[in-house]
Amino acid sequence: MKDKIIGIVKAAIVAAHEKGELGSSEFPPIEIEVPKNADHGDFSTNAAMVSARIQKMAPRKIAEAIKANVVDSDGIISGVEIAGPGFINFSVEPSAWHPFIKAVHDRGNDYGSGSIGKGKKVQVEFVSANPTGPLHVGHGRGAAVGDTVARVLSYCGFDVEKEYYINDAGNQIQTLGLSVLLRFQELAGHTIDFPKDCYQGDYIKDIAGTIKLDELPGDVAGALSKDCTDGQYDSLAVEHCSRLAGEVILNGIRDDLSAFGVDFDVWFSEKSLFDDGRVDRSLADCQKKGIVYEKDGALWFKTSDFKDEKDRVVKRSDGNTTYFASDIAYHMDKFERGFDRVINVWGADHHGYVERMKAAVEASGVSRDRLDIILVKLVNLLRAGEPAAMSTRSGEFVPLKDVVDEVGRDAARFIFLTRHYESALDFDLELAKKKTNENPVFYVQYAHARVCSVEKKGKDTAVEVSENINPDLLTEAEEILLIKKMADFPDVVEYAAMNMEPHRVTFYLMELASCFHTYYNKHRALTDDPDLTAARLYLLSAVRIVIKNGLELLGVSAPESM
RNA sequence: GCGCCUGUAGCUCAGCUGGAUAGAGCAACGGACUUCUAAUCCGUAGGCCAGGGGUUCGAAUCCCUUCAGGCGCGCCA
Repeated sequence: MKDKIIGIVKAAIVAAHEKGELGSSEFPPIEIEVPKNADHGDFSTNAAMVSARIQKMAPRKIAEAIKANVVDSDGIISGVEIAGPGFINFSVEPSAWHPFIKAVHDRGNDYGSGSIGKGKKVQVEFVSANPTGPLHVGHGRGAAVGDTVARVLSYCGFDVEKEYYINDAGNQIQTLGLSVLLRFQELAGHTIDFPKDCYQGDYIKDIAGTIKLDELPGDVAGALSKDCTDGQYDSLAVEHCSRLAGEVILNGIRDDLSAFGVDFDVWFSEKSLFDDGRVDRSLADCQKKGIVYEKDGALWFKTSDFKDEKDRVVKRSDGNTTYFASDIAYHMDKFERGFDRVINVWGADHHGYVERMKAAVEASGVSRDRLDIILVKLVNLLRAGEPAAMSTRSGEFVPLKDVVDEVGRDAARFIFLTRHYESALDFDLELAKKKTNENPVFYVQYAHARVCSVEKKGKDTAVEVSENINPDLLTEAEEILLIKKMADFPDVVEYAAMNMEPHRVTFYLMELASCFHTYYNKHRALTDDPDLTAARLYLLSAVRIVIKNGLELLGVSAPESM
């Protein structure tokens, strides 16, 4: 519809120019928008205002010329008005909206999908929490955002791969293994002064508790039982514990995410970058390019040449590479894998890392625009308006699993997506469980269930619903509004994809649900008139399809009854 | 100290690629269930878009600045 209006406007400008009413047939990019105020018609364009400079005429004069040359060959326009400083407002015949109902039905599950992605390869990397403890609510938000961005992009025709980067290298894993070893020794009766910099959570004790010496090879068992109260740790024992803990925790993370409806295509191991020499290779590559240099016995990356505030160490003077070095190799690898675009979803506390990462990417010869970094702000967990008591179990954070167990996956995901990712989110556990209008999840799901309920009842009436209904029976203002809203859906999805803003879809669904609830309360679908009933059922089925498609993008279920 | 982000109704937030009278939900107040699910709907009220400057036909939106809050500034990960 929008495209049609744009075409009409452009044709009118050309026609006006040919008649000499306009000085030029050129036009700057013309915007057509749906006015906020319904009095301003269905569509509005600022074409006259933005053309003022080129045409060297007053905007209202230009608008007059355009208006006079509007040719409406399809007969969809019911009115053209000039208003304000030079807006041209178009009103569309209500009947012109009717074909959209059929369009929804025809495309079904694909209604709203598109092809602007042109099959371009995009990678979305998200969560990527260190496998040193269970996921907490903050990770949950990142998971919901990342997963939905991936779904939306995929729906728009991008070839999307979801990836989890496992930080299984470096000394945090050593520390993890040591933590488990010490807890194990504690359980074995040794008196241990548990270090502060070890992982404090009870899950460490749980893992230590699963170790059964008699099931292990002799040398490992021996190493584990060796007393290390003197601070002498057997590397074999630590290594065993590291591997064990890493596995257990990663499996837990996998399960938590799966229960949250998030599945990854690739689980990428940082350790693998070392094992096959990719870190060394990428460093050597950087040296060849002259973008690293030595100073004070360490190796530095010239990130400051690429807008970062200072240079960064990639290899410490003790010979160990930094996390940054792994990340450079990792990102090289991503682009070598052929992704046109790489999207990283990070916690906002990593924002200081953005510039250096982009610098590194640019320094290695890849345009920085191909790396997008979404910074997701923190989650404040509340219970009935008060800060929720921190879980004792994991120490500092409330585990994602606890939240999902308590409020359900649908509510959790939906609420995580009710805000722009850049604003801090208050997540109220009590509110998430409420089954009222305060809780937006139920509001939208309820709309879906209501449609299903009407459809079910409709089946008993023996009215035949098909695309052969008479759309002209749908003349109520609320019906036209609903159709217009549904017609918006593809644009909303596309906008959400291009701007990586999944909350657009969430807000859209709340609006659509609102249009539906209003209509539902005012007009009955099941009437004495079979033709009218059929037409309304056909309309409502379309609404159901759109809600379902939208919820699917958010990873939220669309229940048929509630 | 430097950097990034945020500041919109009593509360929680949309709107920000400049457009017309700044929108929702909650809370408040008043209404609607013999009728397809009231987990809903309708109405009323509520605003110096943090403050100040600038850019222009036009600013919540762009620029500068002040204030307030969050976060980050390691040869940690």
